Amino acid sequence: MGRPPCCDKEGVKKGPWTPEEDIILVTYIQEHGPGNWRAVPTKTGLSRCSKSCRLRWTNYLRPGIKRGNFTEQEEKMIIHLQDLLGNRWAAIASYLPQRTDNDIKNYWNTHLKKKLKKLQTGKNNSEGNFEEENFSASQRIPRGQWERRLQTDIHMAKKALNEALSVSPQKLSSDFSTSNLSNSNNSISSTKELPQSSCYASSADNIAKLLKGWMKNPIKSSRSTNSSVAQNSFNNIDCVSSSGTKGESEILSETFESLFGFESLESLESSNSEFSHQSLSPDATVLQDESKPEVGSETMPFSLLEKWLLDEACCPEKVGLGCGDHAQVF
DNA sequence: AAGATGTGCAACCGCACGTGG
DNA sequence: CCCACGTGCGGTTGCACATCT
Repeated sequence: MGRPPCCDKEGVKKGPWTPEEDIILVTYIQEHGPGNWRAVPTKTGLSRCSKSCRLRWTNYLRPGIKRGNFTEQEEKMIIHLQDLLGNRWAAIASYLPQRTDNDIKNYWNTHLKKKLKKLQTGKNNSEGNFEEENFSASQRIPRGQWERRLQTDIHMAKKALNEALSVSPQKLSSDFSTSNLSNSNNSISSTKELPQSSCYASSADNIAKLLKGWMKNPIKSSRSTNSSVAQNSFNNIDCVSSSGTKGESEILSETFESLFGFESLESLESSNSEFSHQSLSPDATVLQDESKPEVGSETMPFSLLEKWLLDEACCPEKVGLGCGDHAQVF
C-alpha cells in the first residue's frame, strides 16, 4: 500500500537545478505566489516534481534568506535551540528567519556538531556528551510526549525571555550598544569564503538581475565572488540597524515582535497551545518579506538573544532552563 | 601529478500532518 | 468518519570541490 509518489517518477528531472529552471520557477511564483506546488510543474512546464519545486524555492530562491557566513550569534542560537528543541530544524529556523531549516541542519551537521564535540571533549569527559544526550533524548521520546515537552520548552523559553526582557535598563542599554556594535561587523569573521560553484554562479547572478525588480528593497551589494550565487542577491537586503534614537521600550517591543511575531508577552502567553513557529515559518512570511522587509530584525534580536543565551550558558538556574530540565518535566 | 580521502551542501526520500470533499 | 491530496519536516544521499598522501 502506502501513498503514491507525489509525482510520476518517469519524466521527472532530478539533480541540481539549472539557472533556466530557476528563472522559470521564480517567474511563476512571482506571478502566482508560492503555494499550490502541485500545479507548478504542469503550469511552468518544468520537469520537476512539486516537492522539488517547493524545496528549491524555500531553500534557495526565496527572497530574504541568508546563506553561509553564520555569525557567532547565530551559532549560539542554533546550539542553544538545538539543545532546547532537539533536531526540530524548522522550529529552530523560525527563530532565525533568514535561515532555512536545511541550511541550519547542514550547518549543524557539518560544523557545530564537530565544534561542540571538540569543546566537550576538551572540557570535561565526566559529565557525558551533552550532544549525545540530546540526540537520545529527542529520539527516544515519542511524538506525543515530544509535543508536550515542546510546549514546556516554549513555556520555559518564554520565562527566560521574560527575564531577559526585564533586566535592568542600564544593563540592557549597555548590552544593546555593545552587542550592536559587535554585531555589525562580525558576520563574516569566522567563516571562510565558500567555494565557488563556477558556471552556475554567473548564471544565477543573471537570475538575480532578472528578478531585481521583484524586490522592493534595493539590492545593496552583490558579492559576486561569493558562492551563494543568486540567492545572495535576495539576501543582500541587508539589515540596516533601526535602533537609532528609539526608546528602549520601543526597541524591546519591536525586538520581541520581530523576533517572535507577537505583539506582547501576553499574546505569546495566550497562544501557548500553538507552537509559534507555525505562524513564523519562513514560508508564511515570504510575502510579507516582499512587502515589508523586516529591516533591523537581525541585529536587535541577536543582541537580546545573545544576552539570553550567554546568561543562561553561565547560570542556567537563573533562568530556570537547565539543559536537562525539559526532560525531567514529564 | 595523481589518486585517495574528507568536507560541505543541494537535493531527494519517505513519513506525518492538516484539510477539504 | 474516511479518504485523497497537498504540504511540511527530518534524515539521508550523492556529487563537487578541497585537502592530504
